[in-house]
Amino acid sequence: MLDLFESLRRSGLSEKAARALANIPHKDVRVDARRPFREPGHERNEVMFVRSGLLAKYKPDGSGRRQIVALRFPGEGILPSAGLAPYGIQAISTAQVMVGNVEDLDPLIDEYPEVARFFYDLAHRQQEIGYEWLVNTGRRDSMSRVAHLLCETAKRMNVDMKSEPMVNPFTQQQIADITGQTSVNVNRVFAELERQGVIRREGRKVFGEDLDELQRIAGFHPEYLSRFQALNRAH
Amino acid sequence: MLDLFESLRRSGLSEKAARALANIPHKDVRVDARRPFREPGHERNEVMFVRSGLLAKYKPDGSGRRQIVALRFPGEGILPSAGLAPYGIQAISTAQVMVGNVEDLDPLIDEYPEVARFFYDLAHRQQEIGYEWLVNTGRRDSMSRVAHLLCETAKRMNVDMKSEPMVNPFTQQQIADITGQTSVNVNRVFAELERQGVIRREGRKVFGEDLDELQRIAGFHPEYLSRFQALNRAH
DNA sequence: CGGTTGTTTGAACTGATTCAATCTGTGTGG
DNA sequence: CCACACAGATTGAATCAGTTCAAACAACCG
Repeated sequence: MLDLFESLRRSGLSEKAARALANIPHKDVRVDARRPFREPGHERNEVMFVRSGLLAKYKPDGSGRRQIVALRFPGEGILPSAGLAPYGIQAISTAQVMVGNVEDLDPLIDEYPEVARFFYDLAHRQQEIGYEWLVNTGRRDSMSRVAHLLCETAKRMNVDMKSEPMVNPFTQQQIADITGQTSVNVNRVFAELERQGVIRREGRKVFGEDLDELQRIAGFHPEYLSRFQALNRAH
Repeated sequence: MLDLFESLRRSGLSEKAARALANIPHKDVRVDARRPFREPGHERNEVMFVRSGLLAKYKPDGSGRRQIVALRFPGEGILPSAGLAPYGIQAISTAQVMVGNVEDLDPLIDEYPEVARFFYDLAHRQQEIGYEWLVNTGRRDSMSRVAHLLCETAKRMNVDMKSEPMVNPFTQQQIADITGQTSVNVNRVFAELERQGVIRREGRKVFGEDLDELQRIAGFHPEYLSRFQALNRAH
């Protein structure tokens, strides 16, 4: 389980601010996998930080299908804002989430203005990831999309696939919902990546047999993830 | 040409803060259409506000193609952040842009904390648009994507297509770069929309002949644009 | 064991791409 | 005013990547 205080410290907050934010009045909520947590249209009056597991923001497309538009790994947060959120939130894998309230956050920001800056930077980091996802869904073919998601996920989970396999947290349907495909095709892409000797699978474990090739297929350039790299290593 | 002070006032800043921000030391830069303005990898140490015309953020996909990941209409800005931007900036149509510097912005924020909040809200608005674009490229078919871009563009330009045609600011290639298609197909989609009597074209002018149908095809639900609606009406 | 969720495979189909050619509108210089 | 250049729009034909539908298979769990 992630130590939020440690995580905040590592991403640059001062000790006092980090402690204040980590100790803000909050609930520790368990969100079961595939269980809806917040519906589209919910009030954005909460601060959330993921302590373990994996959260996804999703939007329905009107005709029954859905698109996952963002992920939150341990150490990452969902920040408050005005009005209603057009997206829903659910867990990819069972998650422990710290949930605080804007009313408690605002005075904290008044006391520690650096927290405002911290949130602003977090928003920008998430924005960069969103841009990369747009390139993924808009311009890359099926293989590249899946490969890219694997590369990004390994990085954001701080798994070094050179030395250890990555436990893939997604079902193929979820990968389809992220990369804008069908689960059938995701399955075929996985089979093809394995056939080419780029990855090897054992259940949910994914071994990077040829990481350079995986990144080449993906067109993966991790610069867009550069900030806050130390963010999310659980202890 | 947009009055930045007026625009900032309308989006909720106090008179003093709006005036300070509008009068920050800056250059007024003219960016010609299709001329690159900032290359991928540029320093993100500038505040920009579009006063007229249209800017685009784009990312190359590694294999020669590119994806436009965000647009900035008059009244909208490109905000500073740490490090290098993985995206480039260029004009869709010739733009007048106010360009200020972070060094001048930081003391201003210290004096007017509401500006920090304002920037944070702007970032969230842009994030919502990015999410909707992900649904567009990830889940909607070719017709819906183009229809959705038309609906969003009309709204963000404050054009009421019920009463007046919208001057389409994009080339078909640019629409392709936004919606993740080829220009050939965008052309066919336009022809089909026109054949169905949903729109009518005269040069760059687009008439909404059946707006309800256009929005239905698009799956367009403008809630994600709700904040700052008065932002970008030039005077 | 039965139920549920997720993965895998096949066959037919289709929406969009690719490549190439042609057409149109606009601006420029002579 | 015309000739030319150039960017963008349009059209056709062939191809293909990914979808759809359907069924079977595997893994997990109370």
